Amino acid sequence: MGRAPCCEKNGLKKGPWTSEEDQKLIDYIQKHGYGNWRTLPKSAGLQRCGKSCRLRWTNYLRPDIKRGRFSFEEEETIIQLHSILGNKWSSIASRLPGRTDNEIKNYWNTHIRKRLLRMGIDPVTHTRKLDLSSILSYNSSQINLQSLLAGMQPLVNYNPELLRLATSLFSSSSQRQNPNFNSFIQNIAQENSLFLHNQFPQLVLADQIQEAPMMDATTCVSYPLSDQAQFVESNNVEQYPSICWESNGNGNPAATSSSTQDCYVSLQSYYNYGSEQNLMDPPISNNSNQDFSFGSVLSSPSSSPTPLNSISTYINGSSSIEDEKDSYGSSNHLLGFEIPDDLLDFNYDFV
DNA sequence: AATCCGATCAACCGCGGTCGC
DNA sequence: GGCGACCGCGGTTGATCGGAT
Repeated sequence: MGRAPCCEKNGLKKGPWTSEEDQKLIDYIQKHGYGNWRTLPKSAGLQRCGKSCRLRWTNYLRPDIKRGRFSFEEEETIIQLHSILGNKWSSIASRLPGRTDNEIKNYWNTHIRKRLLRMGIDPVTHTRKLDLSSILSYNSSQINLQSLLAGMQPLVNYNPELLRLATSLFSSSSQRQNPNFNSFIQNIAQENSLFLHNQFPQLVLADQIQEAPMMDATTCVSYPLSDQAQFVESNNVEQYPSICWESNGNGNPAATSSSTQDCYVSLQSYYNYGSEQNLMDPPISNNSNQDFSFGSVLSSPSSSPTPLNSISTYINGSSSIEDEKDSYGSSNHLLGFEIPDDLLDFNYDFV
């Protein structure tokens, strides 16, 4: 014997709510509170199902709902949380007081998502759309990997975005056989043993590098928060979690807790990101056709070779979207890490 | 003025997990 | 323990609006 039916479908009104209906719902909830959505419509004198009433209340009539345009800080928070949580709109909404999951979802789909797409950023993975293997196959055996990787290592340590890149690079079967690359990964492993232990358990636990699971730029960038993940709040200032990687039990990494914002990529970097040279363009050469710039290879948003505090790099300096300018044109949101100058200027020669 | 088209967002739909009977 | 309603969530739809033609 289950519960009694929620409501009769027949005879119940659908579609837009009238102001009279709104007032009935508000009056009833103010007087009796909410809790039993099943019986509420009848008690309130509404020809609606409980589900419709709950939706109307939680998404529109609730007194603590903040209406109007999203602020820059809210938008940045959405992007940051989405990069970790994915389409967990309710979880994201819980970090944005006064905003509903429905409102955030709509805003994402109508504004942020399109903007990221215009910038060539995959709104699902938050990475530049890029086929790394095709770049590495660009005569990759001749790249001076030792120099390249030595320069990358300080960047990669403790930076999830670049760890993703590193794991993407590592997924290239040709690179797995490269001793320089293996050495690079092992060095990172010492600094990021937890992450790599879960990404490549064989790699960290074994004395020698063994076959690592194939990952590509898509699969290695999704790190769902575990249920146990906790956000830290302090003095009303939200602190977003840094990412500590733990296994979720099925071989995939799962992020957990902690504090600091260091691991996040700022909106400014997204915008600089959008101004980058097309990564599929032929490599830029300074002195010969066998050089390529480091900046043109990195796929991570946090790896922009452009000065990150430079407003002049804002979407090629020619954004046609006024609200983008309004929101970001004068903002200088720094990355949680710095790219050494010598690395930005470094050219990697083929051997 | 009429029509078209894209953007927006409130509301609905369907699914999965939870919980009461 | 099983059934089935409830609840919350994410995806999708469709009405509406404003700008362009």
